[in-house]
Amino acid sequence: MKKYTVVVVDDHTLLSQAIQTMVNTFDDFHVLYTCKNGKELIDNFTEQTHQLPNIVLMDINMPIMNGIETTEWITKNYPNVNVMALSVEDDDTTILQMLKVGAVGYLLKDTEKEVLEKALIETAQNGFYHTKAVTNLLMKSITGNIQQKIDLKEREITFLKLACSELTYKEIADIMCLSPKTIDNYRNDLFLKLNVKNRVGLVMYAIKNKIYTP
Amino acid sequence: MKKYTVVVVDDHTLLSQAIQTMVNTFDDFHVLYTCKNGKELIDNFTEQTHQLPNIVLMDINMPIMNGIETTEWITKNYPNVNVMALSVEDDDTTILQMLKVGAVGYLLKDTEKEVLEKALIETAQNGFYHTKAVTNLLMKSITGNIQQKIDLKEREITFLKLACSELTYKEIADIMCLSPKTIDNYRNDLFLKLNVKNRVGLVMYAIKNKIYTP
DNA sequence: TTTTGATAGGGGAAAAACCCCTTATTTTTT
DNA sequence: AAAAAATAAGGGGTTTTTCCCCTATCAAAA
Repeated sequence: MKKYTVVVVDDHTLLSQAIQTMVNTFDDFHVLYTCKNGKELIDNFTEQTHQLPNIVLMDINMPIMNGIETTEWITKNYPNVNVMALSVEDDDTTILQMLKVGAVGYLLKDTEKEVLEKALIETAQNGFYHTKAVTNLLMKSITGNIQQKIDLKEREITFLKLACSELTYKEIADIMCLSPKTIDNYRNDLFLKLNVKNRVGLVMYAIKNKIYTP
Repeated sequence: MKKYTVVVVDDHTLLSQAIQTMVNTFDDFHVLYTCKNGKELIDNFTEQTHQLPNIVLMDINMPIMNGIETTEWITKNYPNVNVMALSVEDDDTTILQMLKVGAVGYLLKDTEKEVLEKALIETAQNGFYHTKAVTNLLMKSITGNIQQKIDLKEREITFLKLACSELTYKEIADIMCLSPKTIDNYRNDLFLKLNVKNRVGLVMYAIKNKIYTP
């Protein structure tokens, strides 16, 4: 019987190795190699140093190139490779983002070993595997009561990051080479867009949406 | 040859199971069981449902009862059980806290499989294992150039949490049943103590030190 | 070609935040 | 029992933030 091939991408070596060991105990699967981040995976794919896997088990929070960007790249360039997200992140927008860029499933890191095996089998056979939680989320998203990601412009993001410091707006204006009055506009626009009332609100938004990492 | 026994404590089932699988591949070790949090481990210990392990591999961030509290309890009640911390947390104060309550080692989750095995062997034989990074940290801590945990009073913590909201200081004063002028004092005292310049600084301190979780 | 819209900036004012210095009162230490 | 420290609060400032309303420019759209 043919074995399906798997690649594990996670910045925590011990975890990727542990998952590798575990996946190798499954009958029909074996892990080709592991990567520490998205860039490493892409390098492996493009330079064809290894054979292409059937399935990629992908963490989301990674340095250098995160799971979402990497998944987007894979589904664009190697549509035959199935990406299964595997993360501690359980907030709705992250999961939806991941599915949007082409992940064929989303497992939380507190799933059981048996569920992982089942997910791998299903993905190998049907091309996808969705837990009940993810299916519910998809249902919610079509009924539309999920607040979609507000798209911020590049400069707004720059401003937001600087607002998470102890700089005054005047100092931020200097750094961004803008008049303090323009910064006023950025601030007020964001207050409306993000539905916050003051600078602490901006900071909290930036952190919750991973624009700024403390 | 006698096998050493291990218990894995981690709230992410998949990870604890994966580490269990990995540890079971090591010659002289086998995992007795896994726990999802500190409370579960303590229940297992006190009710003697299982045999006591030689080593506990302990995550730090867990719901219900975290790694630090749990380690403190173990070293107090079962000093023969060696607790090895295993976490993604890499900030100095957390590591020192963990060592202070009696952990015999601290591994980051991005260590190699071989290092974990070596750490387990050393711990089984010598009762401790410290990586170079941890040893350096201990050196730094005795030379004293490590900023020790500032101890905040109960009300200061309350204030700090409220400062992480969009409330004005006047509103915070009302909630805390204090005059706005007293809140001025709290604010200014904290500015000095925490070495920050404004409210955003307070917010960042609160988040970095897990006083407020976004 | 006018119209919209995105971007950058100005004036002025009120509110909030920030700063320093002083005064009671209570609690803790010596 | 006296001194010191901690707690709560006021007076009177300056600076920063927040808010509203208004103008100029440039580029894309109708």
